[in-house]
Amino acid sequence: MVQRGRRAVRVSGDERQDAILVTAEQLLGTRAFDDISIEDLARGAGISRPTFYFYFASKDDVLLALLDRVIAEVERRVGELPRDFEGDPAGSWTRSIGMFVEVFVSHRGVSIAAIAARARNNEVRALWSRAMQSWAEFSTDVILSERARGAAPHGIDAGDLAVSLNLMNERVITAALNRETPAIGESRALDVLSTIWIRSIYGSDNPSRQ
Amino acid sequence: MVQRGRRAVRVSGDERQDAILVTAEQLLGTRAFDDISIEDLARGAGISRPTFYFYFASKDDVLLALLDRVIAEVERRVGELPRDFEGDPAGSWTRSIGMFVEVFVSHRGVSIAAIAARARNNEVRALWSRAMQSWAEFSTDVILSERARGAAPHGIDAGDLAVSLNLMNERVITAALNRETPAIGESRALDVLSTIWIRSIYGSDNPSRQ
DNA sequence: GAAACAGTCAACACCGTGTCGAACCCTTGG
DNA sequence: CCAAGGGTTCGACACGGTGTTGACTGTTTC
Repeated sequence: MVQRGRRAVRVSGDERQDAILVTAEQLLGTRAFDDISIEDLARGAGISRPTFYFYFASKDDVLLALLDRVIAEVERRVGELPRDFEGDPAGSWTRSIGMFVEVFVSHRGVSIAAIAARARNNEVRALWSRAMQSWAEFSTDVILSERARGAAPHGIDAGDLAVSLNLMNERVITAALNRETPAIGESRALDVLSTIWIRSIYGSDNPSRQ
Repeated sequence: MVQRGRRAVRVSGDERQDAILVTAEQLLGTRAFDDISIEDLARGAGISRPTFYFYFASKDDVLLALLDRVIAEVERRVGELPRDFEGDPAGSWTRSIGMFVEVFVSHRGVSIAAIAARARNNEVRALWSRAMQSWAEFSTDVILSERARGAAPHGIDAGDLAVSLNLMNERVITAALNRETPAIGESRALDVLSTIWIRSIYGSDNPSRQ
């Protein structure tokens, strides 16, 4: 969209909406969500504060849209994941977990803000909750089929195990992204998480291949 | 402190301070920290809003004081814990984890609020961080001595393992307290967590007794 | 060319936080 | 006994962020 002569060409609504999202993700790279005001987002998108409300109902709404994109990316990549749990159980789990780590690391600001926003915002909570449930379900299914083929021991409920491990990943990754103390460095996280998943699912470091 | 005649006896500063803390913990049982205003705390303690500031610098300061008590309780009970990892490894870990679950369940509101407040408040973050570090250190030491006596396999760094497991506990317990979806019910959490700890520390469900 | 529509923003109302200064006790020592 | 001084209290204010309103400006459609 080029300016012609002196006259500014009117920018379309979609571009404005996008400009707000871009500004938000960018600002989230440098400061916390709470430290970004609607004024900041509006200014970044080249509009006034009231106009912001024409595009989003609230600041949380912007975060929700960003989170939606991140989750969509994860879902897409979950679908594309090569699955060979019978032939290479350890490698398959590691690849799955690695994908999560990659996506969240590449959207660090949004991930951190969204996970923190869960506590106060119902929609963010619901969105994240739905995603977690789908990941936990995926894990549960794999654990059950590993048990069915005799590769993994029975014992605790597979669903409970899957949920706990997924929650662990969420927390360990968040701690790494936030550079908390204590935390596992981003580079070592994948290795540690995989080991815990494999040991607690198979009861051993070397799950049998088919 | 009894009232004599018509005249109200002046209440001491310590009692006021305590009244604020009591009000806060009580209100946290019914609503989220963000939904409690300083006005609410002041009213609950029978004082005006400006007077609140005489006792605490901010709302977060109140939470910090409450969290401090909870952590102190955990530390005290960690010290009182019977330790017999060589004679009964599984039972010893389960008792440790069970203690954490108990304390956090019994201070549900404070725990949830404090863990959420970490994201925005440096002092809360530092306090929690120090506590987590001390628990992770305790876990690391036990893991190392279990490895030294040949009961647990080597492999990943003991510190990383301990940190991850502690972070998992934090998250799983928080999810249970918040009644999130997905989450493990408070009653089943202990069992699931213990199993994961034991499998990932010992690589088996039945760690050898000495 | 007028009606309908998308987009924009100055001005306003509101709410919660934090501050300030003037009071109001209650001791204490002269 | 009372005056001084510290501990305590709060009305009134300033501030910053959110969300709303209503009037205005271009743009499209028939």
